[in-house]
Amino acid sequence: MTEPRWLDDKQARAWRGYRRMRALLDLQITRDLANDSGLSDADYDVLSNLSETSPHRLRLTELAGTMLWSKSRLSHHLTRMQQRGLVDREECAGDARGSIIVLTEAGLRAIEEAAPHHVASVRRHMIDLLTDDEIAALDALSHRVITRLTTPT
Amino acid sequence: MTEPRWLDDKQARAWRGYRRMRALLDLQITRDLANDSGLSDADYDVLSNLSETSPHRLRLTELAGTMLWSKSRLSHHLTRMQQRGLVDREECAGDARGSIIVLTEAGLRAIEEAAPHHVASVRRHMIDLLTDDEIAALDALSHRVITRLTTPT
DNA sequence: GGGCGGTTGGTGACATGTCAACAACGGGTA
DNA sequence: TACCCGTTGTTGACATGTCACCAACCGCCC
Repeated sequence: MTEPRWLDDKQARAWRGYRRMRALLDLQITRDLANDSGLSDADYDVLSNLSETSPHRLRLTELAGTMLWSKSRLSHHLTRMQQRGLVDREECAGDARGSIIVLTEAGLRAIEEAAPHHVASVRRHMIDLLTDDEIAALDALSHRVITRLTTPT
Repeated sequence: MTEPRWLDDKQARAWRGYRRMRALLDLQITRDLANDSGLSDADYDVLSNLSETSPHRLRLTELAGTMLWSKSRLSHHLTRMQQRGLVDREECAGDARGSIIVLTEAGLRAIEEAAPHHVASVRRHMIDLLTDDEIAALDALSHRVITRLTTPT
């Protein structure tokens, strides 16, 4: 390997800042979510994704793809959420392998009660601290990074 | 609770973008790190923090504080890293409870070999995709969020 | 129809993180 | 000195995530 191009001061500060913000924000939002609603980040993500679909149901593979989770991880987690009554599994008409994940009544109530607290938490710890320009910059840069990471070379 | 202040379109886009970038970036950088150096994120963080101290050693509590890890988590992880010869534990002169974490020769070699690849990975997937203004914005906003989260009300 | 490669979701073994409890110790105080 | 209270690091039980593997299934081709 040739001489590595180390980060300059500004880049290093930004990268470390990003990493630290990421860690602290995660801890705080996870804590808020647990206190306010008794849900984990993972629970919230699953419920949120399900509640945003038309008939509140999704194929496991599709849900896993959207969430960037492995099918294995999702299957394990769903088993636990199913035991708590937040989701259910249905057979898939037309594909006997398939499993359709359904948001239950209790699951819907859970996400609807959690959402306002969660938004408040996100605002308090992040969004409301940013200027309009910063929101725009964050949006632009994050989508550029996403595009790069999801576009085959 | 009064009517929640939902995020507007721009805010929601930025928030979702941030979350997705965070997830994708994590996956990719973890993958690169494993492929290039056989280290996990956690390994790299521990080694990195240790290598940046003067005599390559830190009290467990101090290291845990810096990394925002629980002492328990760190202790468990150090046990595993110690078995791989990357770190070692020394008794603390002056405080018989204390445990001092030391970077071993092998640990130092590991981080020195990993660092160039890691920087390249960080550049490729994030830093080099950003304009100077975006770097500055990311730095500013992240440190504002950090300050808010680390300043007692 | 029968076979074949790829897909789907689940499972068990294992790696990792969380949480509560604990023994051992430090440092102030009377 | 003896006590008390907080700190330190470890541990075990448990929750969660990863990985390799598998049976069942799909769609396609012959």
